[in-house]
Amino acid sequence: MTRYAKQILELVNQSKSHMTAEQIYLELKKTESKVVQATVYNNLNVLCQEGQIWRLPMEGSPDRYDKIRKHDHLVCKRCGAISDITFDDMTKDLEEQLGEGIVSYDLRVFYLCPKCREK
Amino acid sequence: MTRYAKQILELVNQSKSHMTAEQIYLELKKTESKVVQATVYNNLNVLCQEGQIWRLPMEGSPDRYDKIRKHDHLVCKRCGAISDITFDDMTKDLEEQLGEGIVSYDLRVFYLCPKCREK
DNA sequence: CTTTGATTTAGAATTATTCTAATTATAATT
DNA sequence: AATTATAATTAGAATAATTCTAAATCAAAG
Repeated sequence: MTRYAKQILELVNQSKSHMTAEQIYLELKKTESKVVQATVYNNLNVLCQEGQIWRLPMEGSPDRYDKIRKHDHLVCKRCGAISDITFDDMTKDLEEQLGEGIVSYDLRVFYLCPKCREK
Repeated sequence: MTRYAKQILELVNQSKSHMTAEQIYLELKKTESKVVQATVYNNLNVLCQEGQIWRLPMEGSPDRYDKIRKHDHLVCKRCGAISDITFDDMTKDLEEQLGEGIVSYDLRVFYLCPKCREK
């Protein structure tokens, strides 16, 4: 586990927003002024492959990264704001229908956030 | 509803693969030789906004488009292959926790497809 | 130390997608 | 039908996110 990987993992784990690669890069740069975007992308990819963090591909905006899941996401269909929410874990139900071998799942619930609902 | 929009909607509705914009463009081009990618992107965006089709942002590959949902997706974590699967509809459960205002949801279950499991 | 292999860097390259402006088609109005 | 207005399409440039390549640096093992 390399120096940068460690810090990137920390950043993702600590943040409660859902950071983009760019945001992570900017944040990391505050302490590691020499770091470069490619390094952040490389490390994020490695961390995702290893299952240490979770990637959220988004509609029309850069991917976001999230701590390892035990929660779901509420996404505003209008402005794209994301918040965490926890529904009952579905792993068992899913396995009943599929047999073993489920790795994980991604549940996003789309709604209109309060701000957007006003309009 | 314009000429191209109609055909694009048809293509998405008929296909059981989950087509990318590029694939839709190539398919449409067979009958409409003058059509251009921007038109396909424009129309896909409009159709998505109107809720006539569904966009699936993917990890590291172009977005895919799908007929209006009444099904979920099974995604191979290794090769990315997508297949349809139907779990019980969760809308009611979700609304209980959230109140009204849910627009829709996107459930993807990650697993290792049979081919990838062999390795 | 020296060698070997992995990590990082810099910057070019690629890919998907959007934008801009000009053109064409469609619909609405005289 | 002719004219105007509105929307859709085209071509191609532009953008933005991400990946690639090659060289440079670092870290670990002998």
